[in-house]
Amino acid sequence: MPADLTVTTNIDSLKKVHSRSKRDQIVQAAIKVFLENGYKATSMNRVAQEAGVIKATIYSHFKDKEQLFIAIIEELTVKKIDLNYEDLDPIMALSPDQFIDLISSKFSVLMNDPQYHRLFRLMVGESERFPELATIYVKTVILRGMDLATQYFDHHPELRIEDSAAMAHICAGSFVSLMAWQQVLGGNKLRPLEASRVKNMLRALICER
Amino acid sequence: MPADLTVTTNIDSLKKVHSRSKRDQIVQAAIKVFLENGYKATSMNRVAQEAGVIKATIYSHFKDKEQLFIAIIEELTVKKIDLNYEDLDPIMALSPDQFIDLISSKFSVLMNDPQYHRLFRLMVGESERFPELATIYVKTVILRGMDLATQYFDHHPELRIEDSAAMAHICAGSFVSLMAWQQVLGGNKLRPLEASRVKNMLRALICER
DNA sequence: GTCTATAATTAGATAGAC
DNA sequence: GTCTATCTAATTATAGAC
Repeated sequence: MPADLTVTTNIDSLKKVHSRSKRDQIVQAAIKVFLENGYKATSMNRVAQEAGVIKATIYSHFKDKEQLFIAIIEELTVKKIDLNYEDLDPIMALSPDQFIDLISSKFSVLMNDPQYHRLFRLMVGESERFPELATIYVKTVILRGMDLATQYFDHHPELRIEDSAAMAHICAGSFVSLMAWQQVLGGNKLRPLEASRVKNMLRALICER
Repeated sequence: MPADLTVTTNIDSLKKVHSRSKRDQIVQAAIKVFLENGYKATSMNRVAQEAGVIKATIYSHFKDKEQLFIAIIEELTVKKIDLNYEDLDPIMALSPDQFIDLISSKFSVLMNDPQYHRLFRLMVGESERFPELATIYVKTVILRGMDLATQYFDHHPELRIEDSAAMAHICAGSFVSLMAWQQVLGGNKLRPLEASRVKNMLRALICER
């Protein structure tokens, strides 16, 4: 094995590392480990191993474990899930049928995304230890979706919805709680309930009045 | 200080302890500490301190931390929350208005019980580490409530509910998810939504068709 | 069953060389 | 910024006296 080639490679990788990516490596590894194990059960050693760096490197990027955790939660909410509806008009123009289909399909994605189930476990599980993070989640994810649905019902007086915000909550809450007890808590193995049945029931409640 | 008196007292307390209560002391202390801190962040030292016993005593009653955790979850679900509706007839005889009031009042208790919020955090947060416990929770708590509501809608064809189970889920899920994002995640500080608004909206959806 | 004492491991975090 | 090596504190769990 040629020794100088090995040395060159090592120098190369060391140089490249400085460019930018080490921090991203750490964040991506931390996302994986925190989502799998929760806050307390995640060790900095495990994150370092997963990121392919040494533990001290993490501490040169993040003050402590708590700051690293805050960083990955913001990455997962503000930067990723954050729902930005710039163009509201096409959504407001949907028929009630189409609108129910839209939010149903949005939630179907979450229903089938194990990583989102883990984020849900993490947010709920750590909401007492990190109330500020729960607040970020409520603002960037929950209220955005709620606002959209509320506006839709406001724009459709022909549906005779007495309380748009309450109706928005019932729609969103029905899907979220379905994901919670079916996927997160494993109820689908005991008594499966299809999202389509919830969708059709909601449609009937809203449209057939 | 009279030495023999002290000895007598020690013997007394030792004898009394055998009677029964030490295990209960441990379980009650463990419930408090686990609910406050979650599984991983709970130390056996802390439980022992809270129970007023020494750590080794816990290990003489429970094989390890995991078995203690399983014991307290069963205490909190099977033995406590377990909903036993022996007499279904009076419930089935309720008017839709009264029935909505009933389940709304049931959930209002949970909405205002911080200990239940902590149990919710714990169940969801640890549902990947302890899927069997999540299953117990689904069986003893969720499915019981769901079955009751499903039966009610089955007994009331005049409501023209096409899918009783889906409707039961929408009712229960609306209240549970309300508790989740308002109380557990702290959304009530950002945008309060009263349970009564959800109740009234549900009533309108069910009754005014 | 209960306590004292301790073993064995692992955690978060840092000092210092480069 | 990165790595080697290490410190300190806390953890789960147990052995042995009573």
